[in-house]
Amino acid sequence: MFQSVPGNVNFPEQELAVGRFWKEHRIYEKSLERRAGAPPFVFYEGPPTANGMPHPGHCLTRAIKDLFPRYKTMRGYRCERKAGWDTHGLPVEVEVCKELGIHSKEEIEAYGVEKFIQKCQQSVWRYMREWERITERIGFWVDLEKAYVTYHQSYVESVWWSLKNLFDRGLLYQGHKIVWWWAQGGTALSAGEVGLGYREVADPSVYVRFPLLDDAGNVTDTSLLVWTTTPWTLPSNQFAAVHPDLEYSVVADYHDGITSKIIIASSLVDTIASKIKRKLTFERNLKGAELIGRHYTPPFECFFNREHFKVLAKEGTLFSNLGPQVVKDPMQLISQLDEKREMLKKCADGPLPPNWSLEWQILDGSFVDTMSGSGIVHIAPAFGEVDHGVLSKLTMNMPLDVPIPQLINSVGSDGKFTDEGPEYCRGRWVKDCDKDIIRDLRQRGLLYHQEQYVHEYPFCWRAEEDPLIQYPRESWFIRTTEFKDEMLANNAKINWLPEHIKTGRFGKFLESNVDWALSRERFWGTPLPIWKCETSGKMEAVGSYDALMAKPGVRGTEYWERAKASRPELPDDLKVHKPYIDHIEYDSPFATGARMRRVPDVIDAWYDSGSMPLAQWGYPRAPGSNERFEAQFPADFISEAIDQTRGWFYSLLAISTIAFGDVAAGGSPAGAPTGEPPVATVPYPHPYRNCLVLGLMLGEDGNKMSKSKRNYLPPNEIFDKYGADALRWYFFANQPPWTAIRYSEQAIKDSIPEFLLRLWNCYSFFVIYANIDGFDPAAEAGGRALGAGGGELHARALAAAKSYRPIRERSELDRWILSELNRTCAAVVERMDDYDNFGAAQHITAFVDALSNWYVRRSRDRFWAADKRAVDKLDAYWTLYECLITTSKLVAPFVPFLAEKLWQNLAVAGVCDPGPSGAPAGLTEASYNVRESVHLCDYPTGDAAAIDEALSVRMNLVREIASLGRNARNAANLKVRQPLAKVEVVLADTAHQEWLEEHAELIADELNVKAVEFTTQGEQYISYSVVPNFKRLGPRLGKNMPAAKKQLAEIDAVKLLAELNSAGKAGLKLTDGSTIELDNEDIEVRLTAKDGWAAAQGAGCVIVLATELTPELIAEGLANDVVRLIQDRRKESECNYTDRIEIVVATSSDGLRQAIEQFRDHIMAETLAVRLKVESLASADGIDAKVGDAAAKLSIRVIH
RNA sequence: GGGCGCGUAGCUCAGUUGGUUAGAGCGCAGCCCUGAUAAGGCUGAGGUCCCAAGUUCGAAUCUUGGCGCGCCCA
Repeated sequence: MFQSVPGNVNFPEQELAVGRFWKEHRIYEKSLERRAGAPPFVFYEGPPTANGMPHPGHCLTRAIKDLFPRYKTMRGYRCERKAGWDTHGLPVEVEVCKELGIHSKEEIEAYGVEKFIQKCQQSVWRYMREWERITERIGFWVDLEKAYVTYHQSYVESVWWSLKNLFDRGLLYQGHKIVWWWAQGGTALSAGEVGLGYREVADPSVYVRFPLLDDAGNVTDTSLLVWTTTPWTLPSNQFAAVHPDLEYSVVADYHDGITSKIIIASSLVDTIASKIKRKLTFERNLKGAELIGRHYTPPFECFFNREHFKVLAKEGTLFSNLGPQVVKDPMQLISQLDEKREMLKKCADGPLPPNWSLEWQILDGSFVDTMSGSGIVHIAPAFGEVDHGVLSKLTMNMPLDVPIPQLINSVGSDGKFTDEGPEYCRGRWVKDCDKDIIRDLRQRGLLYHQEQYVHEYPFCWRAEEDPLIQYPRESWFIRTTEFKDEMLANNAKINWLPEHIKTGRFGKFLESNVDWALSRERFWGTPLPIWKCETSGKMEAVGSYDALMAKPGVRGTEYWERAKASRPELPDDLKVHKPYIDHIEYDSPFATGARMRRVPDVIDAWYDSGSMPLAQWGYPRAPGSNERFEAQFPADFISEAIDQTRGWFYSLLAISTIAFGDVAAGGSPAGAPTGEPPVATVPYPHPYRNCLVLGLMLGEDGNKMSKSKRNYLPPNEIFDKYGADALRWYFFANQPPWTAIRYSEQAIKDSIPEFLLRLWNCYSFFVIYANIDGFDPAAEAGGRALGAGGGELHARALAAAKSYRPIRERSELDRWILSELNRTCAAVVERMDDYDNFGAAQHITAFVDALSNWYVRRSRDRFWAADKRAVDKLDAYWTLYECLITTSKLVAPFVPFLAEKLWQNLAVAGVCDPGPSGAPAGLTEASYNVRESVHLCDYPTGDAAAIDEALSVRMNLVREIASLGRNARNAANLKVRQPLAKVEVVLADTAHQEWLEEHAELIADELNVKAVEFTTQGEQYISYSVVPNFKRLGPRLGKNMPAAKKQLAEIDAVKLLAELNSAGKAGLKLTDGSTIELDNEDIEVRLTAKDGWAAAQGAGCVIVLATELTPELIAEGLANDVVRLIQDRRKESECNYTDRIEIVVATSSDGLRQAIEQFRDHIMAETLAVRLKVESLASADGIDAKVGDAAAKLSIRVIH
């Protein structure tokens, strides 16, 4: 017995019960245990930052992350799913600051770093419960209890281990990073924060002359014209840049009696001439490349010394490593520089230019454009990322032991000019100095033109009046650029979905790789494990807390011990964090008596998450971590949204590539730092093989999801209203996962009737009638084990039942739906193996539609047959049962709750529960043995032997004929209840005619007609035309195609078809005289219904209705109406399906009276009536009804 | 400004190596069917497949150039 199915199903409520069932019965754990020895399918969880409430976009990620592991598990893999949480970083600090009502770093320090990071640690858990709840509610099976957490000591130590590896290999270095700097607050702002503060402002826009120098270091009469909107950066000018391929012009400008020459981009000559309202006389053109390497005089001499420059020029050693010290002792410097130049010559490609120097020369700037300005760009590397990139590029190939050119910077971190700035600027806020700088330049004749420039400029989002400036900060970098090619090689082997990510967004990002700025001058993060000698400045990295404790003369642990003693509840993990770790120092191995102290920085939280392949296991120190790491590396599958290209996707790839390299290519994996265990090595790709990149999810209005705009429904409300399966199906079945998805409450709602309910209705139908008829799979098996073969209830196991007949013996409809079922399974597996959930879902949808709207509908009579043991009836039960059982497995990864509900009733209750009357005789324990949960089953892959492609095509044709028939009825205004004498089906060809004739009854029944005739000779109703099969003939005919098309349209189609049908081929003479031979496949016949017939036409056939109605047919139509009305009454009276009734029809219409008498038996049988009385209208009670044109009253009474 | 992606019905989106009648769902209108049905079926209205040029016998599909939108980066 199956549990009866409630009339109105409540999916959300049902899902909660299923969730409880999973938990109580440890189904997830069992699904892993079942695959204990199976090949692994490795999944990595990209750790969410639980720093706010999850929204539907997060649900999408979590749903996809669940779908494929569930699928792979059912396919026989062991897929462990370890949860993870990203806990460090600025977002957490900001959250805590909000709570404390503070903002700047100084305020945090004033509050106390110790208290602050304790708060950060607590804050991380604030939303965790919500995230865990949603994870469970959406059915994302992941091990939350063993989640990795990035602030845990074992995690931090793994990260340290990998950083020490980098440090020992010389891959960590200190340099400058240009950041958006809030000078007043003394802190850098993240990109997100900067984005918040853009405002339109008018800045000064100045064109400044940079006079060119000749080879002797003398000023010439020609100047570069350079444009900038930040005059305050001019004192720190270090270079100028031109585009090598751009054309530049030397133009003469006559003004105030003086002729000067300037160089600007040729295309901007007119623009600039109009700005200054003077004529510029063209002198000559030159390519940007010709300018590169030439020197100029910078606008300020804060760092520049003209005399010294001349000395260098005279010596032929115009090469400088200029900082402020240059002017102090030129001779000493020159000798040093000579040495350096020799070294540089060795490492540079080709000979150096004769006057090669570093500062104040023109450099190659491929970023230069002529959209604005002059085509020549002022470069102040201290105050711009692009500018700084120019300097980096210049020094990139210099040997490590040559001091790289100093960054020229006359501004302090407080945003005020230092003593290195122009005298009148010193100690003043830079932006306030713009006017004075411009005045100075004008006085010295260097200002060429000045105007206002309106543009977007960022301000501090917390202090609206404070403009941000780009400013260099000391930072630690990873030399990722050295691994660019390796990363690209690794990337090339990754299977990206969609594919364009590989060479598109991600590939392009890798190609423009810059060294990873690792450090952050913040508080809550993994501390950079580098200790520095207070005397020598030499440094070393420490790989673990124990290693730190083992250092000679270690001191400072008492800070942690004291904190722990006063607050025992503090997690021990905090001891590897600031400020405790900062107090730990030890004896320097580099200088006697000196101490080693930690550098103050923490690291980028992306490095944390990118280290998860090793750090989630505490590799390499935690016991067993080596084995675990090796067994779970690399990942077969990861999936996140596209915003992770520069985030997690990159950090994983970069760390893995640098640490492990490519063994297969004989590459150079890291090798372990001394004393460490060996690192695991595998060929590319790693650490992930397949990466499914999800599109961003937008709100209902097409904008970004925003809590305040309320353009989405919070997940909890979605679950309560529609359920998790509805949301999941909406995600999986509506679009490929990588398209940007517009959140739509209606679409979520729609997945219920469109899919969930449709499947539910099939299931509900089956259970209702199976219970009525006592169809009980276990009893049918008569004591034999249905659970054979593992309790999967697949066809082989069901065959143990006596009444289960081989498929080939069943009716065509049964064979057809089973063929569709198996076809669907095969197609779904193929799609899912390609990570194409959308394609898979489409196949499933089509199958459920076929099951509901054709199989069940066409089979209803069989289920209602009076003889409960009729072979055909039992066939129908077994067929539908098998379809539903298999479908529940098929949909299990997609809609796990609904699938489980189906399985629990159809398989577990249906087979295992002996029912109220106890177990059928002879039933053994073994026969109860079915899988406890659908998620413990194997995924159905489709049985090729059950697939009948030809049947599929033919049944589709029948469905089309039925559809066209209804169409024709609709057009002729003849409702289906009115029987018709005949339809004629005119076919385009005879291919399926014979088969269709055998199924005329099905069509007759579906269309409610007495006869169906098939013909290909339908000239009476049809006009024929012939069109070429372009796909076939195109390659053969080429240019003759249009002529052939025209020819075919003009010839006698009937004659051609006759010829083709008799001879199998026909000749077609083309206009150019040549003849081509056509066969049946080369042409396509088009049928058009002629006017005046009740007809409908499809691609390959036309349906023509006989519309004449005889009195007999009309009477049957009336009888059908009566049946329908009585059925309605039964439903309204809430009769049970098996109730017998008594009917009274009252009418004064003779026609209706006669019709009822004529079809009395039919009416009574259809409505389960034991008595049918016909009375005169006057005396009767009952419901008023209209049958045909006749008025009637109708009443029914249940007989008990 | 650069990179990537997208542009198909009122809305949300499919559209398979290019093949000549471009589809689905929702919504709207009408009809039908219904003892599994908060279902289902049929029909209708609704399309310059963003624009232009090119390649081709043939372009929603390929190429180039525009335009618009989104994301990322500047």
